[in-house]
Amino acid sequence: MAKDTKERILEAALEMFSQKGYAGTNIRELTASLGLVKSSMYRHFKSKEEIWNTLLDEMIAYYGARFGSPENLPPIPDSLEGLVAMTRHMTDVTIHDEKIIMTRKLLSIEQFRDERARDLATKHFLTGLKEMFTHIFAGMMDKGLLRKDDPEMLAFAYTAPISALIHWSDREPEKTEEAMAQIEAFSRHFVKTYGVN
Amino acid sequence: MAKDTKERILEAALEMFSQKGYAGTNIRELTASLGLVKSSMYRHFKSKEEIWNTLLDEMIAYYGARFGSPENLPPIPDSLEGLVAMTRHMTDVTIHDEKIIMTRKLLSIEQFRDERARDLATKHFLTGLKEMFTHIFAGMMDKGLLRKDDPEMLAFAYTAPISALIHWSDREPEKTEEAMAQIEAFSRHFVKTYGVN
DNA sequence: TTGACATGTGACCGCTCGTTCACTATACTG
DNA sequence: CAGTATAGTGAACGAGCGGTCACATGTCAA
Repeated sequence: MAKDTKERILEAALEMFSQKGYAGTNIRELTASLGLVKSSMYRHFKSKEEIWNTLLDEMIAYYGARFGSPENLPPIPDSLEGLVAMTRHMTDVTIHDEKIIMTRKLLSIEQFRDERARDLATKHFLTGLKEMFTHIFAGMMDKGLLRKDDPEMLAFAYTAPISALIHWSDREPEKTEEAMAQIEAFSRHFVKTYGVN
Repeated sequence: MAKDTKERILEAALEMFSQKGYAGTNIRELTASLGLVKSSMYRHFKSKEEIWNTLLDEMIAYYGARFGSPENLPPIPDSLEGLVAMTRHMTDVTIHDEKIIMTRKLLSIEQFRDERARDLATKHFLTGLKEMFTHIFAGMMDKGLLRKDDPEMLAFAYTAPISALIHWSDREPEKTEEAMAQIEAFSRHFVKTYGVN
């Protein structure tokens, strides 16, 4: 019946770990949510910890493919409104995608216990977006769309507040639309401050 | 022998909870770190959960006294350099104080499991500093030190990046001084952007 | 048809968890 | 000095944990 039980276990684990943490999750409940008994899990993973490690491997790979490779850097916007629109689109994806939300929650919970989670959290929450927007802002300065300034500093000043609002939305999902609106407002304020005309 | 065992239990609990989370902490290890056996804990708290609730009560009270009351709002700086200096001082305290560090970690870990932790996390990580600096920036605009703008938006744009760097320092304590330097650089960039002369 | 392999099951294992309790030692109080 | 409250102890508890294993079932190739 189960098409790919191993994959379903990983999905359920991501969900439970991101809610209760690794220590707060137990195998019985996890497998029961898939209509299995706990011993069945051991056909696919040799331990609870192996689930955790596999999950982290996948997250690292996914993150590397999505944000790490230079070939899928977003295009440099042609206008200030283009920057706002791109920001809106990226935010819309990352703030609503259940898997990405659960990944952020899991990293928040486990960042102080697991070294790989800690490293990934820093990339996810701090340096990843900053590097991407450093490239974007440098390009926009070249095009004369943004005032000449330190692109890395601007990228940090731009992405950190957006990340803070995304974290707020993770914590209080009923405020997601409000968070989106605040990100839009912040984005417009930013282009008003640093944009050229 | 023990001067105030109840207080020592709370301190040890804050330390362990902020490292391993509530579910990952066990009473035996906690009490052993104080030279007690586990049953002794039950002289002071009726359950593990009561420790957690007491800890949260204290955190809420501490936070309310420190950031909530209007009487101990910081004075409005008299110069742009004064804002940088005040920021440096506040950061220095909050980034090095072990108890405050552990509080932030604990809120990061438990924000998705406990409703009160969630609410406190939002105040701690997002709205608290923003409200304080909204007041400060409004005052500085009145004094003609900052360009006229939406003080709340500026406060958010100022405090969110600083918070992000403090979180980074929590995660990677060996980078604390680097985080301090980056906060200083960001602060100076901010006053260069929004300051009047 | 048979044998090999993958998948799922239920009973069971040893261990650790939070919690209880009778008991002891100590310190304060009338 | 006797009496009482307070703090700490070690043994024991029931429950739940992660993990193992002999066994049942289904699939598919030889």
